[in-house]
Amino acid sequence: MQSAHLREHNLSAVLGALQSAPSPTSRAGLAALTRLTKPTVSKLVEELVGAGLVEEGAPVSAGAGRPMVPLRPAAGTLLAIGLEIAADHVSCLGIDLTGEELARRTVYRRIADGTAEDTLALAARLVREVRAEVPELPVVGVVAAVPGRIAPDDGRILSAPGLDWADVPVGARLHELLAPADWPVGAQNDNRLSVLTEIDRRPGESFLYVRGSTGVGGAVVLEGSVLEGVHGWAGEFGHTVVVPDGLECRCGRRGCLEAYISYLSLARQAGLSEDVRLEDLVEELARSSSRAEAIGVIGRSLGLAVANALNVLDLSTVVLSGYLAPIAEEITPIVRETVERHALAAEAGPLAIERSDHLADPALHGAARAALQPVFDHPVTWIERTR
Amino acid sequence: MQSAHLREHNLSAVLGALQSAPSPTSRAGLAALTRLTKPTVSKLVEELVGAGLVEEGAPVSAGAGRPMVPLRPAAGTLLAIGLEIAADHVSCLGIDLTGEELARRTVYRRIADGTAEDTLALAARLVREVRAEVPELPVVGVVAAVPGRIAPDDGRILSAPGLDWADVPVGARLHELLAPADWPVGAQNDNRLSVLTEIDRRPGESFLYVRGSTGVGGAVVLEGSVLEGVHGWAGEFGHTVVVPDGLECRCGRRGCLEAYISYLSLARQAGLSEDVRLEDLVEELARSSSRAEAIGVIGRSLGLAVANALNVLDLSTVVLSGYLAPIAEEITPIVRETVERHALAAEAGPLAIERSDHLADPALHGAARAALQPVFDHPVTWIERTR
DNA sequence: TCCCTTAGTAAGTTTCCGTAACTAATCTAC
DNA sequence: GTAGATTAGTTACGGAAACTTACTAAGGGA
Repeated sequence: MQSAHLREHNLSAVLGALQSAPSPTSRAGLAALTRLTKPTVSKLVEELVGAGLVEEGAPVSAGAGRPMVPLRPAAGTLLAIGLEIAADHVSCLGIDLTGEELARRTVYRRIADGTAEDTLALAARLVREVRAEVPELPVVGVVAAVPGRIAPDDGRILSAPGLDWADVPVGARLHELLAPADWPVGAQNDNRLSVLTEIDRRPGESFLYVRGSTGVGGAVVLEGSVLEGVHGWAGEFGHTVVVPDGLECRCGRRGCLEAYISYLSLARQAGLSEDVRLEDLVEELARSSSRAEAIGVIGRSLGLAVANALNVLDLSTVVLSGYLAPIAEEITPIVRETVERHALAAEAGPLAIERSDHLADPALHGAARAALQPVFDHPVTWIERTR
Repeated sequence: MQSAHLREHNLSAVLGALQSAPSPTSRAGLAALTRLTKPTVSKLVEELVGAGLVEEGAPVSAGAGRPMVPLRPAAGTLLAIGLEIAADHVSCLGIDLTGEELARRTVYRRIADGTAEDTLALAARLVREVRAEVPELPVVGVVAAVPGRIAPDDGRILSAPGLDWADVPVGARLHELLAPADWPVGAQNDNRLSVLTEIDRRPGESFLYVRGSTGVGGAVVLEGSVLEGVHGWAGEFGHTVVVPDGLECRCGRRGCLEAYISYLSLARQAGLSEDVRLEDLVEELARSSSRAEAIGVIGRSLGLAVANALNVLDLSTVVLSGYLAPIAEEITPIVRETVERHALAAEAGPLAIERSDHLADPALHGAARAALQPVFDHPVTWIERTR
């Protein structure tokens, strides 16, 4: 490491500690968290405050001693923009360093009915509108959440069946549409972005994240960071085989988890249209005579896929999200029973199957959060830019 | 990071680059690899040479310009000791910084027939004998490879069915038996150590490593480092479920991969004793009328487990090792067909199924290699010790 | 033989962090 | 109410590491 990088590294460490700390923290607290000395932290904080990335609060007394000056990421100094392109809507969200929502736009529309170009033009319009609400703030970047497989390096969508898209260079095209603005624009899988909101709530933990939406996806989180994989879709285990040569899946294979427990499959099992609202679907499943059976299928399929994933990854926590969260209480006993029957990890200690707190639009928030990440990773860039 | 750690970091980077570089490298080459400047690398190398960790060769001319001074890890300056405790033997290997073998001892014995204490006493004796062959060298440490599940923090064996051991504190007990020597002693799963020899041959790559021995184990390698998992047994997918409620496995569950393709299961399928030698087993499988069937079962079971692991981990390379290596050519077509039928990664590009070069005793070499690791991670410790 | 190229070194400078000692501000005990 | 304890934060200084610039060393090719 070059010595110039040491400063960046430590600035990033201080800012990161500040963000992931549960409550406002003093310089002294940051020194303890980062294992740097107080004078060093003071200098780093001074720089961050000067650049407007950190702000001080009014001194707070906590028992004996001089009161601490609480520090927190500064509100309203930067704009990070998240996009969500889902099957039936496009949303855009602008947040600042604190994660506070600054502006939001949503347009409901069946995306598969239009062309990708139309949708990207709409998305670009929403981005410009959000940006126009806080025109004075510098923009960190734009990240789009898309339900499909994406090449992480260039933000090109390889396939997004729910949108009927294939081979769309979302990142590059959005960048063009947003010209003359020259913001970094990226695209990532919606499940992998959703997990970011969960990570914020479980800093440093390791867990398997399972999100049910039209399909079934997820992510692997190891000590607070998302596993990438060589193509950038590690953790996407909707296509884990749970029944060799079983039901046909929309991916063309047979016996995938998704063929059994995706939202679409469930709707089909309940005899409802694919556009059914979740509440109606759950209600219908609850009313129908096949409810117990459907819940059983979900629980056992999911349990088997999760057990195998836990075995390979050696994790002991699972977080259920998306449409799986509201039905978590019903399926958890069956999932738990199946996982404990199959998973080696069950021998080593208790297995946690938890429900994601049901935050609205986790993918959208995760996208904005991802757009913010460069500030935490490379604060020097933003310190120089504010000069 | 504290500034004092910067030097350690860079020393480690230089030494690591030197080790993983394919051929002897000059100071200038190291500067390019580590992105440090030439004067900085010169100073770091001077320190490493002074401590005897690196040695210079005779200048070599390569085209125009001043000839480079080739550098390489120094031979014969340190002793790292690896142990392998297998079902039928105990081996001990001493290597130096270059990986060169300095001494070796092996004793054949059915470990399950004796007590763990007896075996550990034998292991300690072999360690002392190996050490006695090169008494002048400082010992880095001892790492034991054990076929079982191990708590990585304290080297306690939770269970090793092949040895008939359970809850044996191998690391701590070996340390006691080796007193008054106060070397760091650790223990790790044999599969996870075997993969280290494969990593040395594929620096920086990501792959799934599958090793067939009495059981079936493996490891996940991401960009050159082994995935740990929360209990330290990530990648041990012998107990991936390939047939729900299928054959009973020795772990007590049903349908595990291991129940279908482990060495023991194969011997049983061929109607042979569990002690059969691999050559005989393969020959018998080849001769028997059930050969095609057995190969088919192995290929399909392994293929399914591998496909699911690849889906979750998003890898596109599999390395077959252990007893799977010699039969790799036979099973690869079936494994490939099965994996490509089930794995999402197959869509993204070619899927590599490769055979581990059949090095003898990979676990033993891996153990010695692991014992050496602290020198590469914390060279400062060893520089100070040679003063 | 001269020039070009590449390896490696030397001297001086900058940057960053740590140490030690200090000031600041509050609480507590008498 | 005041002294002392306690914790937060700053100042001044020193040292260590790495960078920049400029150099020497040593060989190849026209």
